[in-house]
Amino acid sequence: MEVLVAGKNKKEQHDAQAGLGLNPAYVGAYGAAPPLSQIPYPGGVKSLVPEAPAPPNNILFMQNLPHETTPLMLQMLFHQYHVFKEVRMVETKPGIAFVEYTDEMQSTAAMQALQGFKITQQNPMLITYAKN
DNA sequence: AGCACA
Repeated sequence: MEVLVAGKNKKEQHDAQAGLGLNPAYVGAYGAAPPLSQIPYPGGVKSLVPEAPAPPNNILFMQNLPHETTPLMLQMLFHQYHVFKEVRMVETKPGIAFVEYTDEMQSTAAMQALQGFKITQQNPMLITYAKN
């Protein structure tokens, strides 16, 4: 019985070492092994694209606004690029607001036009698509 | 950082 158990354990240990043994290719190439967390595992089965925080939408979500920003200011700002349907501010969370356009083509154009616009020197506004 | 209206 001891023999069988010992043999099995030994086999598993050997397999584990063989798996780690694939990495020395990195060591040879870079001179140091990168953390395992940074190595994309072979196959790359996960198809997650990091560049796509929110799906394109006709509604824009803006943050990093100065707390003194009024809907009228946003209205005038965005109106010069496209006619929008509505602007809404979130009072419970100061510094964020929504601007709703008629379609996502216009919202995209306005977003890029006003991306990083400084309402004040300290507050370049950050615009993304709204979640919903 | 934080996502509200209808």
